[in-house]
Amino acid sequence: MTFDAFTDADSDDGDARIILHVDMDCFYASCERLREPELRGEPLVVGMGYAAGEPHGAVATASYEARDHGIESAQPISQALESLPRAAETDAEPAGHYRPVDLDFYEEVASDVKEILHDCADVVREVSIDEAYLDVTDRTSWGLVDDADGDADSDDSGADDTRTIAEGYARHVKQRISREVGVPASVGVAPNMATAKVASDHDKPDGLTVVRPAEVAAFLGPLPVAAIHGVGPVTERELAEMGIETAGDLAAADPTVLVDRFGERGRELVARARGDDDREVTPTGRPKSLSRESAFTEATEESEAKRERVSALAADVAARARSRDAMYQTVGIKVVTPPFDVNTRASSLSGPVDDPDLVEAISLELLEEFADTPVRKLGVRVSNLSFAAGEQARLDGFDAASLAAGESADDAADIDADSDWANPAPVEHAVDTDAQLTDWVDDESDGGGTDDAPRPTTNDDGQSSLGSFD
DNA sequence: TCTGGGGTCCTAGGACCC
DNA sequence: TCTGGGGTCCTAGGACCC
Repeated sequence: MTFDAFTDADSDDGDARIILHVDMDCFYASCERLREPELRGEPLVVGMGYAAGEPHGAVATASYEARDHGIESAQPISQALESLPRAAETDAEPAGHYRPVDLDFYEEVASDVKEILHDCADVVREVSIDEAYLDVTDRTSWGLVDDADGDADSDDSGADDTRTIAEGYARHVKQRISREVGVPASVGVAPNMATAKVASDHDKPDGLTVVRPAEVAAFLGPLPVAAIHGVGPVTERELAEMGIETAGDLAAADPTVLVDRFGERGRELVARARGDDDREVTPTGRPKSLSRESAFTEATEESEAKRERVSALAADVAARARSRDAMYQTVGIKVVTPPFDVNTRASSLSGPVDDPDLVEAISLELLEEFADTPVRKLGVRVSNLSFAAGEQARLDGFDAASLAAGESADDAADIDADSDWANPAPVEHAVDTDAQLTDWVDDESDGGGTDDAPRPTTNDDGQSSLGSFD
């Protein structure tokens, strides 16, 4: 029946959406080559937490030439250097070039790319600095080139008769990125996001893979399960134990069996493997959290070193939140202890704030628990974000104690009692909705406010009732 | 393979409310 | 005093992604 689908594909394909997944190839390396063209064709490693000439850090991106020498993403730089010494330090072959990550520059390049993407589609969802989904249903068609063209393709180089108009459109997007920005991209075209994602991965770098609606099952079936978005190493191993190795196996599996093992995620995975995905491409939303983390060269027990690191991270995160007009209601830390145990602690306030000192104070407070523990990595995060439209209302004289939501947990109450940030010390706070105000003032109230259109509360009423908390 | 940094979503359990 | 069911919010951890 797939054969039949081929011949009447036109009518079948008609209603299907047309989704592009655009994935920039080894993006950081491509950016470096943009400003250092000499690096083209050379093995190139871009390292995170890496400084020129040093062995620390990890591989963020490796060019394909570097990958040929066994360099993988996430690998320690020290290890990469063993298989691929610095070109500057050796005459031997092979040798590679190493550069530290320069996110600011990559973001500039990415914004040029995004401009093109937004020009090419009505809805664009950016999923990361180098990846986006486009819904181009209204811009192109699943129709075949020859049908739509009327006259045969002018370059008669045996255009195969299943080439779609959508393919031409995707090629156009790719070429614009290449021509106008100068970096390569791989593009997948399919009737839904999940399949488009797999398609863009199918032929890298500089690839273009089109999966027509009628071909989805045949395309996905033979691929290893790990090709499905959402199947990582852990799930892959568990699936293998169940005898499920290809996407086809997964597509044929009984969803209830997978739900037993993986929860609702299991059902989702079966659907993805079947190419069953009706998620709309929605525009990129606001971030849900902002965080900063950094690793010690080696695990440290020193309390002061940890506190200093946390203070710096807290200041960083708070500054970033402010620059994005984000207020936060939850502050948390991440503490990685040897061998590699990830611990997280968080504490919530009863209303959103923009207060760097508070971020630092809470982070340090949460860190206390790990004062005597060896730590290899620390992080600070703000979440529960809300975004003030325009400038924020400042309620002068409003006090942090009334914002600290300690009531829920005993230990949080202890923090309230003996920490600086919980004690009356006038700080500036921004408040974004009436709902929050009524929540604090009157427990019985269900907060009659709506949660849309947060508006600055500069009214005297709000201030006077809040003032009573002092 | 001893492991960098920035995110998302899901789940489980406890507190608390009605 | 014990019981029930439903709902929400919060914290912590895990898996995954780039």
